[in-house]
Amino acid sequence: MDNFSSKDNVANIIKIPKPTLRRLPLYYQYLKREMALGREFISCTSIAEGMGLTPIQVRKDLQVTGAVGKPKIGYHTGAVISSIEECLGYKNTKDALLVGAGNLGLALLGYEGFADYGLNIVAAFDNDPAKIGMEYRGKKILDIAKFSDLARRMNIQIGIITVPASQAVNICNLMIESGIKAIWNFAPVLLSVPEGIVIQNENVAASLSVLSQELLKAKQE
Amino acid sequence: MDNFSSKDNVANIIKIPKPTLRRLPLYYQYLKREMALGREFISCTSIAEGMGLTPIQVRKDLQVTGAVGKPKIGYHTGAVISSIEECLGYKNTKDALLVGAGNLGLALLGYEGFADYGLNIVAAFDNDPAKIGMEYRGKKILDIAKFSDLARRMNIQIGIITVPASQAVNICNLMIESGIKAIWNFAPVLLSVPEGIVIQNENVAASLSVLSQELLKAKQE
DNA sequence: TAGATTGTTAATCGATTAACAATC
DNA sequence: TAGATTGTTAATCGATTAACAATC
Repeated sequence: MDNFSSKDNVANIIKIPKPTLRRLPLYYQYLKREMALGREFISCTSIAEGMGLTPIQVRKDLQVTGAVGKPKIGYHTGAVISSIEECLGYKNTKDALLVGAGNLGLALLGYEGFADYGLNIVAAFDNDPAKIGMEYRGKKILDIAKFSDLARRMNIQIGIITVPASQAVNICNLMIESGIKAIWNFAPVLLSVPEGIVIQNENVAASLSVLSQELLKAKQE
Repeated sequence: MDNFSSKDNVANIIKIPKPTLRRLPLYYQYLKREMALGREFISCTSIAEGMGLTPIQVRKDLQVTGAVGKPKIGYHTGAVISSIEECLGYKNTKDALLVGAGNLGLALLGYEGFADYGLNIVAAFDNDPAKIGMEYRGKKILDIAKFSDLARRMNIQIGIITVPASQAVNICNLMIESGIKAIWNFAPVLLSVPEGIVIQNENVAASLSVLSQELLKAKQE
C-alpha cells in the first residue's frame, strides 16, 4: 500500500547529521572504555557528564544509530557499541594505501587503533630510495611508481596523502587516475576533486585557530 | 549618550561563528597562493570557485574579518590576507611545548608552516632516555621531568599532547599543574579539563568516519 | 552611463535545546 | 505504585542561502 514505508529506514542509513557523525566515534571510544570498566548499563546523563555534552544531545545522537534504551535503566553499553559499529560500518574492513612515508605518514601507518574503525592501511609509498623497501611495523614502504598498479589490482578505494604541500596535488591526481574513490588528505593544501570522488581535507591550521581564538576569549574574561 | 556604541566592535573581536573560524585559515592559505601567483585583486566568486564554496558564504566569512572589497573590482588580495592575520592573531607569536616525541610529535615539531599562524613550538619532551638530549630540526627533546620548570619559567600558555592514549590523561594533568592554559590534544582520547582551561581534541577517528560514510553514500548513488 | 560586484537585510534550513508523554 | 529515564514532538537558536539595494 504505502511504498514509502521504508523511508525512515533509508533515511537512517543515508542521512546522519554531520555533527552527529563526528560525535559518534567519540561515544564509541568512551563507551568501550566504560565497558572495559565493567559497566553493563549506562544512562545518557552519565555519558553526557563523562563527555562534556548534554543528556538530550546524547539521546538524539544515539537515536540515529538505532540504539534503544530502557526507561529507568539506561542503555546496554554493549548494545550501543554494536549499534555504532553497525551504523558506521566499522565491521567491514576498508583497505587503504598511504603515500608519503615521512613522520606523519609513519605515525598513521603504525597506528593500530584504526583497526577498531575498520581501516586497514595495506602499504605506504614514497619516492625516496632510502625509504623504499623498508618496513615499518610490518607494513612495507614501496616505490611510488608501483602505486597505480597495486591500487588497481587490489581495487583499493581509499588513499591517504601525507606528502609535503607541494606534491599533494600530483599525488591526488595519481590516486584518482588509479581508481581511488575517497581521499584523506593530511597535506596543508585544500584539494578539490571531480564529482564522484570523496575528499576529506584535514587541516591542523583550522584547529589551531579555534584553539588560539578560545585561549584569547578565555583571557578576556 | 549611547554607551553600547562599541558593541559591534566587541562582538567582532569575540564572536566569530565557529564554522567561519575553521574556514578562515583555508582562505588564508588559498589567498596567499593566489597572491604568490601575482593576483592583486580577487572576487568572491573566484575564491568560491577555487575553494568549492558559494560566493555568498565567502562574502559573509570575509566580512567578519573586517575586510572590505570594491564593487566591480573585488577584494585586494593582500588586504584580505592582512585582515585574516589581524583577526586570528597570526602576527603575535604564541609559544608552545610539545610532549611525546614519537612520529606524530616529530611531524608537528618539524613542521615549519606553523610559523605562518604564529605558533612556535619551543621544545619537545619525552620520557625515553634514547630520545632525551637529541635534536630534531633544531628543536631540543628534553626530559619530561623538566617540563613543569620550563613551562613556568617561560610562562608558556599552550601545550601539545602527542603521547599514546594511555598516558594522555597524566600529561594533561601535568600541563595544567604547570600553568598551561590551552591544550591541543592529538592522543585518541577525549580529555576533559576544568573550567578556565581550553582544550582542543583532535580526532582522526571522527574524520575517518565522515570520509567512509561519504564514500558509502557515493557508492549508493 | 551600464554593469558587475560588494554589502546588508530577510528567508530558509538544519541542529540544538526544551518540554512532556510513555514506560520500565 | 512511584519515580527515574527514555523517546518524541515542539521551540529556539545559529548558520547558510537568497534577494536586492548600494556603489565603483
